[in-house]
Parts: sequence; C-alpha cells; structure tokens
Amino acid sequence: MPEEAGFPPAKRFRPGCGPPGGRVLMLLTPAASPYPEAVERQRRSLPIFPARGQLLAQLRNLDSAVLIGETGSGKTTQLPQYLYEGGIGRQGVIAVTQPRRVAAISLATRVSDEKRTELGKLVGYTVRFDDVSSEDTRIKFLTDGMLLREAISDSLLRKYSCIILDEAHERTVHTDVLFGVVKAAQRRRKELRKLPLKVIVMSATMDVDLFSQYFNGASVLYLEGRQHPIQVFYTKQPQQDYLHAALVSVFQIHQEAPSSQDILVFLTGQEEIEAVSKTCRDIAKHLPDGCPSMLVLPLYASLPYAQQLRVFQGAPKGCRKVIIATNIAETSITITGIKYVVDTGMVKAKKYNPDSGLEVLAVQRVSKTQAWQRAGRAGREDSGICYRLYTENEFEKFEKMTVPEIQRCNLASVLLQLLAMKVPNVLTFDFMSKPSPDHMQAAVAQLDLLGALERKDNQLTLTPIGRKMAAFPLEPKFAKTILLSPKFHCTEEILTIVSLLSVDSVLYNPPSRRDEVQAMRKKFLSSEGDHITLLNIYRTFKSLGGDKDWCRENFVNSRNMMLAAEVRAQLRDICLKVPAPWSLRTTSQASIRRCLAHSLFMSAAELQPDGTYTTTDSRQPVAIHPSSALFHCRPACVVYTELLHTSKCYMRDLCVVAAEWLYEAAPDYFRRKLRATRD
DNA sequence: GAGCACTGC
Repeated sequence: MPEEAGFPPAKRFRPGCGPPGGRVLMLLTPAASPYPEAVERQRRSLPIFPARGQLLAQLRNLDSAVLIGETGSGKTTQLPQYLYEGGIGRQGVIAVTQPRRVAAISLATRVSDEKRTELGKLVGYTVRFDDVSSEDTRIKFLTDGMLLREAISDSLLRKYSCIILDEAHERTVHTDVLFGVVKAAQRRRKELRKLPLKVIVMSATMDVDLFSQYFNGASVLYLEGRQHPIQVFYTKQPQQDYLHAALVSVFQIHQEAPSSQDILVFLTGQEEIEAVSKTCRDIAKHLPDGCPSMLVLPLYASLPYAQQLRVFQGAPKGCRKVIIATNIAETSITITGIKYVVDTGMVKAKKYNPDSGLEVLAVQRVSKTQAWQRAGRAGREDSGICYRLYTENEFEKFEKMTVPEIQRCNLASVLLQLLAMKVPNVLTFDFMSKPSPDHMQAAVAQLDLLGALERKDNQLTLTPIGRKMAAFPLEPKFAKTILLSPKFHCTEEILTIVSLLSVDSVLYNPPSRRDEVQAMRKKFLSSEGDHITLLNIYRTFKSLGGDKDWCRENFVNSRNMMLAAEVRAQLRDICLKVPAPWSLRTTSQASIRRCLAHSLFMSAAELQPDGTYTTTDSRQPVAIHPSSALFHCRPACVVYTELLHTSKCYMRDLCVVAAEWLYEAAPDYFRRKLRATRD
C-alpha cells in the first residue's frame, strides 16, 4: 500500500509586516454596507475578510506588493473591491489580469454582481473579441495578453492606477513580459512625476522570493486559504508502466470507495486518454456483482465542446464518474465532486531549441509545483486523496518548479512587441527569468529575415514593415504573409488561411474513426498542400452558411471554424487601420502559394534522392506529418508552417512551392546558405 | 511511412 505524506502546511496571514494602520482602518469601515445581506455574509465569510483593514493599510503605502494566497482565500474577487472602497487607485482604473479568457469574464461577472452594478459599468472586462467595459469602469478584468496589447499603444499604461497581476505562479509568457513592462512603467511614471502606478503580484505559494526580489524587495503579504486537507500516497516501488498503474489504481479505488466519490486521472495526451478510457470501460463491464457501475469520460482540449461539457454533469445514482484528462484539468477546467486524484507524474510539454528552430513535444516528469497543483484538485469541496504513481524518492528528484514558458518558446513575437513599445536595449530587457542569449539571438535573426528590424545607433528598432507586423495579433511570419499578399493579389485568401492556422485545428480527428475521417476529407484535399486544402474547407463552410450538421458529418470542428471567422474579421479590420494595402481576390492558387513561399522561405524543405526531406535552412532531416494532405505525395519542394519533434521531426501545414520562388524571395539568404553548405 | 500538452493577442 502507498504511504501517506503530508500536504504542505497553509501559510497564515502574517500581521505587522507593514506600517501600523489603526487610524486608517477606522476610515475604511463603511457606516452602512451597500451590499444585500446574503452577499455581505458571503463576503465576510471569506478568509481574506479579517485581513481587510490591515491589507488596505499596508497596500496604501506600498508601490509594489506580493500577495500570496491559496485557492479559496477570496483574494481575486475581494482585493479589487477593497482597494476601490478604500479609495485606493480611484484616480484611475484598477486592472486585474488573468491568464485565461473565461476566468476574466466570470470574475468580472461575479464582482459586478456583488457590487450590484451592471456588468461593463463600474466593473467590466476586456478580452479578445469581447470588450465589456466603458468610461465608468473602475475595476477591469483582462487577459494578460490584452493588457500587453494595450501597452503597445501606451507603454506607460496611463489609464491604470493599480495593476494586479493574478495567477503569477503560472508564469505564462504574457505574464512574464508584463512583469517587465509594468515595472518599467512604474519607474518611468515616477520619474515623470505622473500618477503613481501600484503593482500587486498575486500568486499561490512558491516563487515568493523571486517575485519580491524582482519588484525591488516588495513586501510579501500572506493570506490563509481554504483548501481541504489532502492525503497523499506514493507507490513503494517505481512503476515501469504508468498507464497500467493508473488502471490498477482506478479499479482499486472503484472497488473500495462509495460510488458518489469521483476520480480524476492525469495522463499526457489524446491517444493515451482514448486508449485508457476504452480499457476502463471494457473492464468495468466485467466487474463482480455489487460493484458500482462506472462512467468513463475523456477530457482534453481538442475534444469537441459538447463532449467536454459532459464532465460537469452528475453521474446517475450508484455510478462513479472517472475523468481521464490531460493537464487541462490542472488549471483551466475545475470539476466539482472529485475525491480522488490519480497522478501519473507525467506531462506532455513543448520545448524550443533556438539553434534548429525546432519545437520538441515530449512526455516528461511534472515539476513539484505541478504535482501539488494536481493533488489540490481533490480537495475542492471536502478532504481528498491523491495517489501518486511514483515513489516519494522519485518525487524528491522532480524539478521544484516548471521552467517558465518564456525560457522554452520562440521569442519572435515577444521581441516584436517589446520593440513596438519602444523598449530601449531589448536584448537586455529586465526579465524576471532571463531567456538565454542564444534564444534572444534566434528571435532577432528570425525578425531580421522577415525584414522587421533595423539598427540605429547600435540600437535595434522596427522598420515600417515591422511596426505594421506588430499591429497583428499573430506570429510575426503570419503578419508578414498578410502584408505581402497584395503583391500577389491574394489578400482575401491569405486572410482566410492565416486565420485558420492561428486557431486550434478545425479538423477533428477521432482516432477510432480514422477511416471514416479520411474518406470524408478526400473531397477537400488539394495536391497543392494543406493551406489550399484549408481554404477549400473554409469556402465550403461559408457557402453553406456555417452549417453545424455539415461540420459534424465532415469531422470539422465548428467552434474553431467560427473562431477562425472571427479572427479573420479582426485581421481584416487591422489591415484597414494599419493601413495595409489591399487587393482583390485572385483567381490563381499558384499566386497564393507564391505568396506563402515569399513569407515562409526560411521554413522550406527539399526532397532528397532517397525520398526523404531536408530543410534548406539547417539541413535537418524532416518528414511530412501524417495529418498532412501531402502525406502520400512527394513534391520536390515545400514550405511548412511549423516543425514539431515527436517520434520524428515532422513538418506540419505544408505548401507545394517552386524552388525558384524561394530564391526570388530572398536571394541573399539563399546565396549565404549555398556558401555555407559548400564550406 | 503513421500522429498533436495547454493558453493567448
């Protein structure tokens, strides 16, 4: 039997680590509460409430602070209201950033309900495609990416008096870049004697010292959480086969625990999840009498929305829900009623190699932070139990924290945005966790090839094209593709293609129905590649008025298709605003391909005599991804949108091009390449 | 010959 281990003890609010605030506290207590009684009772019951006076007294005097609070402390919904009620930051807007759209929207909705105001008035939100805020908005929830976009047009973030960076421990690229942008804005506003900017970093445990040091030794305030106790068990022996171990654990729990207690299992990807789900269902059919029945539900991001929703429905009486999920259930989706968590300790994660420009998607060990996050999913409403399918000794060897995303992704977009904000000396930008110099250089090289950079007085700045590229919410190479399209008279088509590439795949591929999928898809396949194939699908979708039944029959994800249409409209608006030249629809698909060749010339591959492919850039052996329209073809020369290393190094989203188009697109670049291969 | 973690502008 696995042995029990303790959950890290909750940190308590530490009084007295700031200036005494008794006098101020009196002023803050409202004479009569404007809230209805039920809301007031609920607000007062939150762990953050007793700390209210003290928090305000301290925050009033601090430029920056780090607020540590566990799930359920009420910090995200209450703190912005406390600040507003306390008259802190009333000269401007109080911003609260979130890594995810749904969180920003639902938090704004809840806080405006508590305030009994109409959403979009006092309390509002801003996310892509959806701005529910107004002149009156004083508390604004937004995605961190959205605030970053705003910083491009005003790097001092002048409309904000206070910026609360929430969920900072997740360390998304956007949050990490914001740390630097907000810190610089704060300093600059002080120098210019403008309205001061208060910065509050909110995080679950961990990273505390890093955050505090980065913000010039900012005070750290601790809040008590309301997490229920969780018993954690480890295996006695290391497990060779975590899938088998997961199955054994699920059925062990299933035979012992009351059927109302649900199980959440963490695996790494779609294929694995579908396979384990099927095995679970098969075994569940042959269980002894008296054993409860079992409802097995897979959960991963590419699963159609309707199927994702099933995890929120209760199972019939006497039936246990077993949810088999990727790390989508770690943060993005919270399911109630989970009593047991089975953690395989594995995750599929992307790494980026700046030398080859290669993204590697590999199964690896989770970090300790991630393992605690997973365990925490068992204690949302009541005490929970977590089975870790690894030994305590193995756990001790896990990395303490997940490597921040900024150190393992392509930095071209980040660099373009920083340059658009006119950040001086971008290469030495004050990141909390610095990416390696190689990493930055790779991004410089990429932007340089796209014609986005120029050097003035030893400083990197943007060319006019570079500035236009930054206006698009896209990877720089896609922005460049759009800006090149008028030259080839195919802006309409390129807008469609780029939109489809920038949303999650519109093609739904259930592994169990592979043959059916292939048969249905045949009618859209183009021998010219995936871009033209996508264009064919979009055109049919549009001509049928976005028919959902058609989508289902043709294994097209209608949600992503609608999203692509929304993206397309946004990109078209930006083209008109920038302003980018425009062109009428082309009649030739060759000109679309030529446009792609001109913008993706650095991502090209050539057929070798032995039938394999090699990239023209780094002579890397690559293969055509099995999902590609060209999987069974052997074109002499292609450009691709993405290289992904899984079991092999695969090119994804390919387009057939003529080799001479590449040469005409970047003659200098190819001359250099040619010389390099000769040496 | 055979496959794709998760967000976000």
